[in-house]
Amino acid sequence: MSVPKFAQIKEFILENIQSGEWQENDRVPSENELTSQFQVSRMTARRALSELTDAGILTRSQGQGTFVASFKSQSSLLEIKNIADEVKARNSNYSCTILVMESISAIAPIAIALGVEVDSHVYRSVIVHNENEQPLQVEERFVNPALAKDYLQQDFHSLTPHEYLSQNAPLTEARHTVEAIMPNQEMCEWLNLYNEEPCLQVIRRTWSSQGIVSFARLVSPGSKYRLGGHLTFKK
Amino acid sequence: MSVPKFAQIKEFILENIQSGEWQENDRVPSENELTSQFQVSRMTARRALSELTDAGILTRSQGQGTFVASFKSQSSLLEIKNIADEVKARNSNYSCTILVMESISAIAPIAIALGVEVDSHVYRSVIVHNENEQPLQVEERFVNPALAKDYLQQDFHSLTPHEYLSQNAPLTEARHTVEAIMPNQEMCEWLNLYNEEPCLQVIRRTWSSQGIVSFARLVSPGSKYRLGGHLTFKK
DNA sequence: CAACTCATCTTGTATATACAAGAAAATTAT
DNA sequence: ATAATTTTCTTGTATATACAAGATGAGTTG
Repeated sequence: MSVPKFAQIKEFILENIQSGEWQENDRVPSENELTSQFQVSRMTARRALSELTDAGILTRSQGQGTFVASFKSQSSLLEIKNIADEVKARNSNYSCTILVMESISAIAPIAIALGVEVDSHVYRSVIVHNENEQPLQVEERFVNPALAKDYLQQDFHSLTPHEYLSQNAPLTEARHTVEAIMPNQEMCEWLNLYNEEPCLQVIRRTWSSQGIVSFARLVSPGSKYRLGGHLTFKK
Repeated sequence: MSVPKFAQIKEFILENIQSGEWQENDRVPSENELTSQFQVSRMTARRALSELTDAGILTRSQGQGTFVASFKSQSSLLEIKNIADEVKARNSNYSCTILVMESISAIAPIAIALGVEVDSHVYRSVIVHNENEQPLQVEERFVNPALAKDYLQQDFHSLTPHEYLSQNAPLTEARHTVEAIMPNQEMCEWLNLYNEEPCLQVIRRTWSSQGIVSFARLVSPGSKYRLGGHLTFKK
């Protein structure tokens, strides 16, 4: 047996999720439905669903069924995701200022990071995220236009770029680096920094099944922002 | 049935690991052994082992058996762990300089972070980790003496503090914060920084089942060190 | 109409069984 | 003694079966 049956069923489910066919909170086939679709025993179908549930990709509820998990519950480092939620969770006022929305010609490093040809057009946005009207983070983002045609037409006051992108091209992979930098003058203005101070910079590249979606640079003043991580061994 | 059998077996295994009874890479009972010990079917014993394996706590190998996983393979952010390995993986020369090894009286913030009484004695060490004889990271660590009596007698040239501690009091939980700071003068000297530059500071607190083990502060120059993270959705 | 009961669909737990395949030790043959 | 074979122990895959328990809607009863 080259590839086990339970693994085939897992792949089938993952493909449907990654293609966007099954969205967040959608119901996936029940154990009995998979049993007849794939001509396997219930225990085999169950194994596929259980393992994807343990991996955080599905959620199950006795009596109701099995559903595609929401991406929020994904993983530790990706908590660096939605700064709007983070601010609201602190009972602070969230707002954002959109500084740049444009289509530019990709110079070499950006083209390479996005996996497109040099001098081809890519989208660029610069957004300042505020907590109680004070700048907290600058988000500079370069987007592969092939995977998000309407990017420049979005209103990012109501929906963050990350939310928009993950709805249009379900992401399958993300890579981060975190470093400490000294902001340049432009960045100081954006962040309203009168005295120079070190900043935390997160670079994030995200992939979908069709390729690299976007490349973001998130810069926050060291005095106002820190990253948290938490690990438990047990359970 | 209040608590399922497979869950009881999982607890049994976890307790043995957390107590230090079963160390890294030790063998755990086979499916058949658990079957007779707990009077369950092989499938139930198997479920306990499989789920702990999926959780990264055990590793299994067909024909050989099931073993306690090494903590290296634990999780994404904990990769911030062993800087010695990181340097060696880059084919660079690793060395370290031990600056301080002492027993001090805990001032309030340190006592609170360690969960001990103010003015009680705690251990403190300061170590500089070098890559090719250049300072890469300063590790300042405060240790709860109740959980690591021989801490000051160790030779940390051969064994890192983290390795020593996790052998003596198996860790069950870790919490990190990452931030960007400007180093003070003492830190600049330790890191050999002539010009001020922003640094990445990681604060890590680690727990064992008996309480807070230690509290570490890891500082690296922004120009020489960055943190990496990687997330995959698939599989 | 409202409340209750019941049938049905869902996931959850547990067992007994069968065969496959990798690894290592014991046995046998050279 | 060494090499090849066999046995045994391990995990891996797959099925059929049984009963428990949560959720939901249909039908019955008051």
